[in-house]
Amino acid sequence: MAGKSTNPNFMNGVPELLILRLLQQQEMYGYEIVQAIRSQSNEVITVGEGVVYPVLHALEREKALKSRRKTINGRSRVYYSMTRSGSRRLAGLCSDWTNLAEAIHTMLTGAEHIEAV
Amino acid sequence: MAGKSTNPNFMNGVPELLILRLLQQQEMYGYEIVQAIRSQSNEVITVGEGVVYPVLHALEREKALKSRRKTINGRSRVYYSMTRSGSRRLAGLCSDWTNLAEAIHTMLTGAEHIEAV
DNA sequence: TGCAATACATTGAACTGCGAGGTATAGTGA
DNA sequence: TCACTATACCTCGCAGTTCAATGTATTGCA
Repeated sequence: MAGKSTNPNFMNGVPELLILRLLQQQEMYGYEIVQAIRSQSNEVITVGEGVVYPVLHALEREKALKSRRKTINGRSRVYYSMTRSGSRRLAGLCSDWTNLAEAIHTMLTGAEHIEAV
Repeated sequence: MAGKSTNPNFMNGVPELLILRLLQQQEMYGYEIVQAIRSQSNEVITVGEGVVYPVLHALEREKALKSRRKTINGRSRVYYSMTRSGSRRLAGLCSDWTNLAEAIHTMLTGAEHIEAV
């Protein structure tokens, strides 16, 4: 994950990162995730269902998540939880993100040092 | 720029952000920007010329940048510098980025608080 | 002469993320 | 009972970015 030619398309995959992070804490279902991201980010980040569901399906396909159906009040939900593989994936994405954010932060704030050509 | 329906496509526009930031400090030319981003980010971020030039052209078209040709050692360079409009644009992107990064950071680190349903 | 570095630029493909739309059930109020 | 909203799932096509690859031309060096 650190040996690609350049950047893996920069910050793509933030929804995936957030979803994995939420599922690390507790089992959740799609609709719930959409609202959790919105509320936990103080309305700063909003991902639609059109983003969340495809990501969940892809992660399950890659065995980073596993799902089980539960019916509650006659309402069927698909609960997702993390696998060990998903946990590893989260750790990787998390460190990628941190590196990137730090690099950008440095470029934005530091650098009153101009140059010494 | 802060009143879109949801997220302005998340973090798209990071190259633009970095380019504007560099040009805020000093006049630069395309090839130089490519290398400055790479070195100032400690090799964490690499943007190719295929990213930088289109961004420069677009920003100039929108009057966020202005350019002038200089020939040095028989080598022609196009130097870009920021306009007042570009400065405002940078301020906006910068604050957008900061909000986003903070929100993500909070979701990644905070939240041992699980829930209280 | 040949090669690498500099310096500009464009193009096509690939990938995300997004909004819009579609289905179905449960609860609420008229 | 009916209509409306909220819940809960899902898919499709568009739009916008980024990337690698490629092309041109010049300079300096061996």
